[in-house]
Amino acid sequence: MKKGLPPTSRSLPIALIRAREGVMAPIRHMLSETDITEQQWRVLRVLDDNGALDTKTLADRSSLLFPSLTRIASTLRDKGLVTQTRDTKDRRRQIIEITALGKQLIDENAEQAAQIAADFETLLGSQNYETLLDLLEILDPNKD
Amino acid sequence: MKKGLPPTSRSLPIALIRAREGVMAPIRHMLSETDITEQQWRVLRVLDDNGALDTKTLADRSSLLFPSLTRIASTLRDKGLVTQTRDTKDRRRQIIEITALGKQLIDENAEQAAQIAADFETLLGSQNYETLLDLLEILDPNKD
DNA sequence: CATTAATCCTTAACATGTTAATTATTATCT
DNA sequence: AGATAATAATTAACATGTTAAGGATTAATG
Repeated sequence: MKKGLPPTSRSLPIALIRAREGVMAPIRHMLSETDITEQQWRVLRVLDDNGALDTKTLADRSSLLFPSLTRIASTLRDKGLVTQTRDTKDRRRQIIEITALGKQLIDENAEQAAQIAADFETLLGSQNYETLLDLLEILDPNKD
Repeated sequence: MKKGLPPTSRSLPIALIRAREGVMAPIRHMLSETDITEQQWRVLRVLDDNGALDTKTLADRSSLLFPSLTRIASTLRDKGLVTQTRDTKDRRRQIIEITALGKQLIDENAEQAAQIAADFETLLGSQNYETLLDLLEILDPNKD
């Protein structure tokens, strides 16, 4: 008998991965019609919500590590969906902003994305949906 | 006003990612003492739980895609932690089994892993912990 | 029995995750 | 001011995620 390890079927990390698979499946299906990935979509969403952001804040709110964000930002810039500008007062810093083209891409998919989110709320029930978000937030290491 | 998209702070996919970050942090810390990654640990855990498995079942229970498993299995084989054998009746199939060395690695870390899991149960409370696993399972596309 | 279809697995190609090292710029300290 | 430390971002290196294509083996079909 092993030393108290839960069976993998009741393992929290594995349960989180599997749930994420289920949640992302329809979103990936939606994005397959576009030219961007799931992470690129997330960055655009955050920029659309918050306006221009410095890289650190953007990485934080997008839940991306810096190296990933560096690559994703340059990809999005090449696609004309964001702009990158240097902070004039501190030239180490960079400001990233969504373009009109980027906003257009969000708008074209916002309705379907909202529907997908609504479907999951229906699947779980509103009460459970809120409970789930609350419990997940407890596990979030970066909650402010 | 956008068309009903939730703020990213209440987005289910993002909440799942962030929760996973929080859960994996101590596990990654534990594994940094070893020579294996988080996914390699997961595969060994599943093999230790279930004994020898065919690749399809292993991929399923480890929540890994086939191409990832192909690479991970060969890495683990090179490290002497698993063996790969062809099914004699159907030579397309492959059976993967954990070695004594692999079991030893699990045993050396089982106590700490169990402690990490227990800590999260304490953090959430037993009731919430079970609720969370139940809710996550609803989102799992591969539940049997 | 030959052809086709289906299955299992691998490989390829590219994007991202992750940790560590590196560069560029700014702040600090003597 | 000059050396040093701290910060922001990039690059490097390797593992994994993801989709598509390819190879080997077996099953199904005419």
